[in-house]
Amino acid sequence: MNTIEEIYRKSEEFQNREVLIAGWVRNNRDQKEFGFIDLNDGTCFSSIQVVYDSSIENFKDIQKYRNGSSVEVKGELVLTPSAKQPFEIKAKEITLLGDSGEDYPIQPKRHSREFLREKLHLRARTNLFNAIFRLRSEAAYAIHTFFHSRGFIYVHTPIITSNDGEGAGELFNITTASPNPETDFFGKKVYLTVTGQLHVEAFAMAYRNVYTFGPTFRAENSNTTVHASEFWMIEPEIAFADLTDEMNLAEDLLKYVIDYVLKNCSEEMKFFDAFVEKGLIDKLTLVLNSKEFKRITHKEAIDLLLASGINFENAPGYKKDLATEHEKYLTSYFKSPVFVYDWPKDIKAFYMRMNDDNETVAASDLLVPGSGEIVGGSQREERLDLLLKRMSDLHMNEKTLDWYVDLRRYGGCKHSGFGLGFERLLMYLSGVDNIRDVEAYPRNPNNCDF
RNA sequence: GCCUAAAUAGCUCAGUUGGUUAGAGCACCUGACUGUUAAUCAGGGGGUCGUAGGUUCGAGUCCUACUUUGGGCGCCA
Repeated sequence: MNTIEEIYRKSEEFQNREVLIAGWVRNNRDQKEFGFIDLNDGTCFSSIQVVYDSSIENFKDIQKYRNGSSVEVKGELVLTPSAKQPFEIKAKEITLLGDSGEDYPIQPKRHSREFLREKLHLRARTNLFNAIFRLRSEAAYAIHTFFHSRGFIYVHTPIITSNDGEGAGELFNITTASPNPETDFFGKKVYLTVTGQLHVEAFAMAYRNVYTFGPTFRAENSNTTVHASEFWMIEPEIAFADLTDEMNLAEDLLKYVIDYVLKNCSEEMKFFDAFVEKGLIDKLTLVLNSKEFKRITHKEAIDLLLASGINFENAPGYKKDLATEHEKYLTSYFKSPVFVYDWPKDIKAFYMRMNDDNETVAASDLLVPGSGEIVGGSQREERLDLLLKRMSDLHMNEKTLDWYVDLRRYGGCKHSGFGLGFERLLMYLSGVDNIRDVEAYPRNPNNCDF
């Protein structure tokens, strides 16, 4: 059996030779004595055109093969230089493997994303979603390749955890429905993880450079195009490294992934560029070739917003977080990804390293046009006394995180890391503007179908 | 969670000031067609107009509630 991918890749070798392929009918245009099937086997974005004529004994049946049916085709690959497509298969035999009913919902036309969200099991058969989920796979591979090439260790941090969040968001409880935690499965309250960071920090203190890449769960009642209840996150942690090293790493990673998908998903990227976001490839190429992403402190960002003369709905403030409208202004002002670093301590997590001014912490957010905050990172507080003071100021339970504090007791060192939202990265890379469309089976408040 | 808009055929939509039997394109079925490219052409079937109430001689159209979906905001990645 051949694949459409190898036929495209080695079309000269296959010329005038017999091939055997199997795939799904995307379109079937029949005429009196002949007809054309667009066949896609999933091995590449492109379909291949199969020509059949009345010399085939089951010609009358083939004419009625509907969209979505699976078929096997034996035939000869012939070049068609004067036609729209470079080559086609002149069929000798076409066998129906699996019929598709009259009510197959995917038609050879545009469908709304909303409609396709109700057909999660079928939408990968459309051009758009076929492109998205191949991009997703390739981008994941690129991320692993990037870290592996730099000697990072891939750590599988737990999905079930007793860490109660440390402020990263609302948690999903895990229970076997026992009335009280002590008699429940784990003998205590446990949750689905909201981050692998604390766990992976421990491994950074053994392997130096490590990362996690796995699912994450937030029980927040967020209803936006950039939030999901289940999403994937990449969290590297690097020892003997400060905030600048952390920003450099995030920038290198983003550029590596852009370069990889432009080279290895070129058909998909061209499709996104043509039908999803005009100018996408130029936008990414510009970022790829930029010398260094813009880096400004939180204070400088606020200065810029105040000087913009724009009457923001949320007034910018030196002690306040950036609102979505502020992020949009900053990314469109610089027309590129922007790091905002040195944030007011009160709006950031307890583990972030206090700067000498005692007002800000060594944290950085990477903002990108379209997807907003795509990376959140920081240098971690490695000084035992300062970490303990911060935890007690925030009335945190030291006991449950004693193991985390231990990392400062036994050979602590400066270290940094970040979290990259995988889906937000995919949105940025594809131009797709809803997180529900870059996850195979998206989960949101009141939505866990399939 | 807050704000806002929408829901009419399998899909995408039109439907006038409240007035006869609710339309179109695509999909599906039947047929035509010697190279199609979301093929084209002719014909056919397919609708309790999201649900429940209400106003009215009369409601797809107006009112109320609910449900679902889209978008914006907040929380974050």
